[in-house]
Amino acid sequence: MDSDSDDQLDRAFLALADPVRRRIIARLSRGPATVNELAEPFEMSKQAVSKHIQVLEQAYLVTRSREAQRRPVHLDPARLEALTAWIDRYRLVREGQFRSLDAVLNHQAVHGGRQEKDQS
Amino acid sequence: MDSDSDDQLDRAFLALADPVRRRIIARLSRGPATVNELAEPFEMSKQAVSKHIQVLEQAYLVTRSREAQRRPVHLDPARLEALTAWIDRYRLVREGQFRSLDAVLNHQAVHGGRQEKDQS
DNA sequence: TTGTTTATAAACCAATTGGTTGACTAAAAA
DNA sequence: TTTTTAGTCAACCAATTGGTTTATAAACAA
Repeated sequence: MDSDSDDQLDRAFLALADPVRRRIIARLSRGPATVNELAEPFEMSKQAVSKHIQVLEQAYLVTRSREAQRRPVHLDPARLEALTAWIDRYRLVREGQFRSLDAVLNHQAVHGGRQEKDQS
Repeated sequence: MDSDSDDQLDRAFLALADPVRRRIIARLSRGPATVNELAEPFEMSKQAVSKHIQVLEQAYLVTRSREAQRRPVHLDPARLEALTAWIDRYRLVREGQFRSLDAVLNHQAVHGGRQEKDQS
C-alpha cells in the first residue's frame, strides 16, 4: 500500500523527467490529440512517441479513448494534483528551520540522537 | 537556455522519481543531516546513499556545507517551487475543456488543423 | 606519529530507458 | 475485394541507472 503509492509517485515523476513527455503534456493541456498529431512536432519515429505515451499512461497522467481507428489521448489533470500534493509537504520548509541548523546537527551528532521513521 | 531549463526540470523530476531520494527529502525537511545519518534507515551501502545525494545535489534540490569531516546536506525548498510552477501550468485544465473533446478532435483531424508550437 | 571517522572515487554489473526498424492488426475508404 | 490510415508489437541496440566492493582522501583523536 505504501509501496503502491510509492510506485505511483515513481512512475509519475519519472514520466515528467523527460522533455518529450512534458511537451506532450503541454500539448494535451490544450485538448486531446491522436498519436500521429502528437508525434508530428518531433524528429523521432511514431513508435517512439507511442512508447512515451505508454509511459504517461502507466503513470495515469493520460487516458485514451476509442474513435474509429484513432486512439485519442487526453490529459488527466487529477494526477498532476497528486504530485503537487507530495511536493507541498516539503516545499514550505521555514526559513527559521533552515538557518543555523548545523548547530542543531552538531548536537545530534554528539548525542547520537536518532528520531522517528520517515514516511515515503 | 530553453534546453537548460529543460535539463534542470529533467534532473529535478528524475531525482524525485525514486523512493529512496524522496525519503531523503522528507528527512531533510526536518533539518539537515550527514550522509551517515541519511544512510542509517536504508538497507544499502553508504556509498549508494552518497550517490543518491549527488543526484539530488545535481538537481539543485539539496546543498551541502562543511563541518569538519562531515558534509551536512540540507534541503533547498526553492527548487521544489520550480517543479510546482511547471505542474501548475497544466493541472488547472478546466472540466469544460475536458468534456466532449473528441468532437473537436474529429474536426481537427478532418481539416488537418495544425497549431502553434508547444513550449517545453 | 598512528588510528578512527566521514565521505568520495573507481571499477564493475544487472536491469532499465529511449531510440531504431520491420512486421503486424484493426478500422475505414475505394 | 483491395488499399489506406492509425497504431501497436517485437527484436534489437547504446546509454544510463542503481546497486555492489575495494581503495582512497581529509579531518580529527590519541
